[in-house]
Amino acid sequence: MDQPPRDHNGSVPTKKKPQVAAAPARRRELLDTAAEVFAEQGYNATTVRTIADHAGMLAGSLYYHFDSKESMLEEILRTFLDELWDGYDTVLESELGPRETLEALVTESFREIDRHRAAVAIYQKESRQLAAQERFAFLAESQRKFERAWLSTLERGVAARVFRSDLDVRLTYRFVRDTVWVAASWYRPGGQHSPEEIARQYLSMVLDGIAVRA
Amino acid sequence: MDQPPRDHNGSVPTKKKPQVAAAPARRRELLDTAAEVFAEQGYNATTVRTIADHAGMLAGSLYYHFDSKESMLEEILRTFLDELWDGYDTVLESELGPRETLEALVTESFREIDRHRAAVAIYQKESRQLAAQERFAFLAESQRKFERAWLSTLERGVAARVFRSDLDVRLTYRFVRDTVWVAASWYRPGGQHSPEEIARQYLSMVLDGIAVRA
Amino acid sequence: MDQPPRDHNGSVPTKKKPQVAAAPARRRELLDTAAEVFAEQGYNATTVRTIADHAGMLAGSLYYHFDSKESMLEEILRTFLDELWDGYDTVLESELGPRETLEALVTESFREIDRHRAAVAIYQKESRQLAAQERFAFLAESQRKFERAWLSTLERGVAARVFRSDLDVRLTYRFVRDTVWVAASWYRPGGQHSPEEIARQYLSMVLDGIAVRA
Amino acid sequence: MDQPPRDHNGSVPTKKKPQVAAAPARRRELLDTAAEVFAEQGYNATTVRTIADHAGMLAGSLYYHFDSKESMLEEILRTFLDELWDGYDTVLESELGPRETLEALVTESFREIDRHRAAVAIYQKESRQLAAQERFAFLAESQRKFERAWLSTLERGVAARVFRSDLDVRLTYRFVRDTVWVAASWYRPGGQHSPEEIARQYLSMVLDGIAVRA
DNA sequence: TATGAATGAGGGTTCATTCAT
DNA sequence: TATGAATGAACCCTCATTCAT
Repeated sequence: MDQPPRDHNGSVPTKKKPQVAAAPARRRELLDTAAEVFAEQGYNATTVRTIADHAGMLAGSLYYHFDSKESMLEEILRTFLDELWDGYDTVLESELGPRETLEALVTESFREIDRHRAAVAIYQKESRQLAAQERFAFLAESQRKFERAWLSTLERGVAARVFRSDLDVRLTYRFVRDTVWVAASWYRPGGQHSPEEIARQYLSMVLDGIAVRA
Repeated sequence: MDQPPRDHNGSVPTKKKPQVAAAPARRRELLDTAAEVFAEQGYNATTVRTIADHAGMLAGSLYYHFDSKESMLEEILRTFLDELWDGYDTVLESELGPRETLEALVTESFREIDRHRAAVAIYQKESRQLAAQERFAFLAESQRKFERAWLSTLERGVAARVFRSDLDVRLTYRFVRDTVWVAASWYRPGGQHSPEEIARQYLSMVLDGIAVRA
Repeated sequence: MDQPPRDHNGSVPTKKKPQVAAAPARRRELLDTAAEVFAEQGYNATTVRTIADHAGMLAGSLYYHFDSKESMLEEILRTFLDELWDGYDTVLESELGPRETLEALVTESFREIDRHRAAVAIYQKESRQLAAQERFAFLAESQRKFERAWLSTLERGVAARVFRSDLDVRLTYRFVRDTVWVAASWYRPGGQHSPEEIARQYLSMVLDGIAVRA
Repeated sequence: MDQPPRDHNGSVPTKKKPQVAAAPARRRELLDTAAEVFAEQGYNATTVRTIADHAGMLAGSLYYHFDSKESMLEEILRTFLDELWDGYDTVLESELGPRETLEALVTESFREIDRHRAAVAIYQKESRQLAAQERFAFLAESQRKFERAWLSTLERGVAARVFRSDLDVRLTYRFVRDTVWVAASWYRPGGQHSPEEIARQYLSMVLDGIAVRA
C-alpha cells in the first residue's frame, strides 16, 4: 500500500524530544493502545484523553512521547505499511507464477490483518480522507504501488490463461482487494480460524467461485 | 438492512418546530447536501457549518429544518434503508431459487448504491459505531435482518447443491456482503458501467471465480 | 512605521466568517477592549478569557468575530500603523524644512500616542519579537520606512546646518525615536498635558537640551 | 533602581535543596543563559525547556539549581539591581554638582547596560507588570529610589541654574530616564561604540540638544 | 425562513513542576 | 547532578446548538 522513506519513525523531527530514539518499548505500547482505540471509535471520535485513560496516564503526558494525536496516527500507519511491504516485496521478488503470486499476496495480507488488525481497520476507515493531507501522502503512494502490483499480477494471469479474460481487470482488482481487506473489520485475532485458513477459504471463493461446478 | 417504523423523520418530536410538514422538497435538498458532505469528509469531521455552506445558508439556519446534526444523519440512513428494504423485500417475497435470489439481491444492491451512493458510503463507514447508540438501534436491527436473509439464501443454496458445501457459510456471507457494499467506496454514478453491468460482473466472479476453469 | 497593503482588515481571509464586512462597530469595541488588556498585561500573559471577561462574553464567543488571538493583535497593530502613516505621509509630503519636519513628526507621534495609547504600548513591547513572524512582517517593513523618513530628515538638517553635525546620525535617530515612543508607557490620555503640549516640551528638550545656555 | 535586602538569592528558603551553597559558578552560568533567552524571547514566551536546551540539559534538571522559573528571573533582576545601585550609590555619595552627577549617573547607566545587557532588557520589558507581584516589590522600591535620586538631582540643577527652569521637572525626568535605558533594546556589547562614548553622545544631546546653537 | 451573535462543553496542546532513579 | 517520565492546570480554539430578531 505504500513505500515510505526507509527511515520514517520520526516523521517530523521538529523538537528535540526523545521522540525517536529513547524507550521504544513504551512508545510501542502507547501506539498499540492508541491504535486499538482509533480502530474502535474512529480517529476523529477518539480524544487523546481516552487514549491516555486506556494507557493509565493523563492526556498531557502523551505529549512527552508524541508530538500530536496526528503523529501517533501517522506512526501507526507507517509502521503497518512498512511491515506490509516487507512481506509483499518478498513475495513479488520471488518470481512466482501469477496464480501463486495472488495466493501468496492474499495469504500475506491475512497475516498482516492478524498482526496489525487495529492498524488495518484504521487504514480502511480513514485512509481515503487522510491521503489528501500532505503528511499522509505516503498512503496514496502506497496505494499506487499496491495497485500496480495487483494489476500486473492479474494481467500476467490473464495472459497466461490462468485467470479469466472476460472480466474487466480493474473491476477484478477492486474485487480482490476489497474482498481481502474488509475482513479486517470483522476479524478477531485468536478466533477459530488462523489467518492461513481464512486465506485459503477466501482464495477458494475468489478463484473458483461459490457456485457448484457444473 | 433495516425496517424502521413507517414514520421516522422526527424521531424525537419534542419541540414545536414544523420539522415535518413544511416544504419537504427543501428538506430533501438539504439532506442530500448533508449526505454528500458526510460521505466525503466523514460524519464526525463534518461541521454543520460546512453543510450550511454547501447549502448556501448559515449554520444556525439548519436548525429550522432539523433538530440536530445527528437527526440529519438518522434521516439519511433511515430513508436509504427504507428504500433498500423495499427492494429486498420484493425480491425475498418472490420465492425465487437460491441462486436467482442471490443474483437479484446483488443486483438490487448495486442499484441502491447507484441511487444512494452517499448514504451507502456513510453507512459503510459509520454504521458500526452508530449501532451502539440507542437512537441508531435500527441499524443493528437491519443488519440482523440482512444477515438472516443472506444466510438463509446461502443455506438454501447449499441444500439445493447450487452453492458449494465445503465453504464456511458465515465466511461466505461476509465475503459476498462486503464484496458488494464496499463498491460504494469507489463507485461513481454516471460512469461507464451501469449498476446492472457491475452486478453481472461481480456475480460472475462470486459465483464462478476468477480462475479459468480446468 | 509601516506601509501595509491598502486594504488589510481581513489579513488572512481563510474562512467565510463575517469577520470583515459585518458589524464593524462591535468589532472595534472588542478590539479596543483587547488592546487595553494586551497593553496592560502583555500579549502573551493575556488569555482570551480575560479579554472575553472584559467584553462581557465567553471566550469562545470571540471567535465569532475573530480568527484567533493573534489576528486580533494583528488588526490592532495594522489599524494603528495605518493611521500613523496617514499622518506621517501627510507631513512628509508637505516639503517642510528639516526642523519643521521633525517638529511635525514628533507632534504627530504624540497625537497618535494620545489616540492609540494601548496599540502604541503593545507595539513598543512586542514588535521586536513579532516582526520575526511572517504574519507580522509589516512591522519590520514599517520600521524600515520609519527609519528612512527620520534618517533623511536628520541628514537634511545636518546639511542645512540646522542640526549639529558632530553627532552620530544613527545614534541621534534612535535617541529621538525612543524618546518619543517610550512616552506611551507612562502617558495617560486625559491627563493635564495635551499631546501638543507634551510634544512642545519634548521638542524643546530634544532640540535645545536641558542645560541652561551658556 | 533598588536596594534589596543584602542577602536575596533564595528569597523563599522553603525546601532543603542546596540551591545556595553548591557550585555558584554553574549557577551564574545558568542564570546568564536564562537572562539571554528571557531578553531575546520575553519572559512569558520563554519555556524552561528552551533555557535548558541552551544550557545543554533537560528542563527538569534546572530544578536542582532553582526553585522555579520565576526565581531565576528574580535572581537575575536582583543581581543586576544590586550592582547598579553599588555604582549609583557611589556616585550619589560623591557630592558632585548637579550636572556632574547627571553625567556620572548616565555614564554609570551605560556601563551597566554594557555589563548586564540582558538583565536591563528584561527589566525594561517586564518590570512594570512584575512590580505588581509581592515577590517583585523590590522593583517598585528601586524605581522609587531611582526617581528620588534623579528628581533631586534635576531640582538641584534647576536651583543652581545649570538646568533650564522652564521645563516640567517630571517630564524632564522621564525624558532623561527613558533616553538612557531604552538604549538597552538596541545596544550590542562589543560594538563600535564604548559605553562611555555612547554616554558622551547621549549627554551631549540631552544637555545641549540636537539643534545648532543660534 | 433565515440571520447574527452568543453559549458552553469539550478537545488538542503546552508547560512549569515533581520525583524516583 | 542530571535524567526520564509523568502530573495537572491552564490555554487557545472548535463546534453543535440556541434564540431574539
